[in-house]
Amino acid sequence: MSSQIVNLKKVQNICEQCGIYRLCLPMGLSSGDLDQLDDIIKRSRPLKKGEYIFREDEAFGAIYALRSGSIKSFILDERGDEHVIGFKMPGDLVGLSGISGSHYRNSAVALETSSVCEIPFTQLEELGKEVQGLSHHLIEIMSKEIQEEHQKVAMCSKMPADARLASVIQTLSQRFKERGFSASEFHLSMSRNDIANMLGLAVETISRLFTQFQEQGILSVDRKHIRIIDSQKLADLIRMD
Amino acid sequence: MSSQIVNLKKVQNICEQCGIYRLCLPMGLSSGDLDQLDDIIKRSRPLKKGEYIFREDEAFGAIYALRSGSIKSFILDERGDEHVIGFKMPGDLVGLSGISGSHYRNSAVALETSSVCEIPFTQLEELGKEVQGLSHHLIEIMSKEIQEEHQKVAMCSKMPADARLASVIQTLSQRFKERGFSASEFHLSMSRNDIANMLGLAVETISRLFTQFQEQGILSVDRKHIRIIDSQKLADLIRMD
DNA sequence: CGCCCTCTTGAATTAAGTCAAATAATGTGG
DNA sequence: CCACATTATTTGACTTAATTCAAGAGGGCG
Repeated sequence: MSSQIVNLKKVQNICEQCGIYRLCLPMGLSSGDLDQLDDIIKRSRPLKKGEYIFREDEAFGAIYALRSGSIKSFILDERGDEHVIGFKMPGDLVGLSGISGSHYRNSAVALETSSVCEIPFTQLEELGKEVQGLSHHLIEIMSKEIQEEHQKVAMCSKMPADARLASVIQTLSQRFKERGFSASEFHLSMSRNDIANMLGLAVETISRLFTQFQEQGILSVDRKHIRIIDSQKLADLIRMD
Repeated sequence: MSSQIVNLKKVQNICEQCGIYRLCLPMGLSSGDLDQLDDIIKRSRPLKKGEYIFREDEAFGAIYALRSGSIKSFILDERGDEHVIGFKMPGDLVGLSGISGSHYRNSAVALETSSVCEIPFTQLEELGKEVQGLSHHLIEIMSKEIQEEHQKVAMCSKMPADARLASVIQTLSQRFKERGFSASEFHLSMSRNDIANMLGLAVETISRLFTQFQEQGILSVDRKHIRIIDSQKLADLIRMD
């Protein structure tokens, strides 16, 4: 049956089926090149909330593309305390910091039911020699990550608490939008604690700020459901003293 | 004369002459491959203190390897305020965040008389297709930078002021050591202001901490000359509450 | 249904910032 | 090379943003 052939073709090009492949590593590859990339990518069963994609100090073998759900990335200090680096959304790659050295330099855990594509790194590099633009694209993604981390360093250390939280909300909003979701209304998959930790603030401060933002008519907050009421005020918070 | 031929060969392999090429992009390349890399690298006249290597939003064209001196990397916010990202030492690459997008995403300015190698990026990528390992090495360097930025984010947001400064001093010490300089005694090329800015602290706090570290017998501080008296205490500061 | 964990809220405390001012370096033009 | 202007650093006194401690409320999961 011709429908079978079509399906077979479809199965080969899972990336093209994937709603967010334009944000992901396959971006910019031709259909033929996608086939080759498809071949080396392993799709795993969905991860449940709390399951690890990889742990710090584990042997590095692959980078992972998040297909659905969300991931928390963090490192541990000498005392075993968690330091949240950031939250990943579909299309994002995790594990990039493990390429240098032979071990992952952070842990990645699912914040909700999530699925990832495993991209064995050695094979990816091999493929990079053949497929025009693949290495370049990986380098671009890494460049962007460096840039985003720079922003984070600058933001995190010098802004007051309210501006930091506003910035997190705004960034999440933008990222949801890029992925075709509502920019004004979304669900936080991470806990207040995770947000506080990432921003270097106390949980209580985050809690108070959510209340305050609500009183000021900036947000509507119901548990983990956020609605941005006044995005201008939100933006102003980030820019002002 | 044979000495002329030898000199000619030497001129071609400036990288091999460079004291820090093992920390830099050429690391791991064969002598022949180095020749090719040498060919595309432009060495410019030394930069004076305060001169820019590149500015934020300028068109991106090349990454730069610092050969001597030191560089401050920073971004500007909407109000035009500077946010120091970090300080670069010989062998470090700058401009990597400009690869994504076609503009530099930060500025880089010489903190003292410095010299850099300009590595046109398009040519570097071309060469990467021929020279085995070059792309991989660039990716490794970027991976390491991502990892270091993660450390910085974790550090910067959650440690008390004294631990942050201790961490900066310790990191500088390590980096001097890697470059063959004394780990225990060195010169700060950056101002107190730059350090404060990078750490998200007030200049006054940095000043007070230097005084305090001296009183506690951890450091000897004379203007910009630092001597680490008790590296154990310094390390303890970073790990303790 | 009830326990546990997350979140919220209030009150007291503190680390770090701001403001102010003196002192020390650095640079500039004559 | 000196005198003056400018900028960087230090120090003290006071203020404040955010933390810590304590306690209660709410939700979700077994």
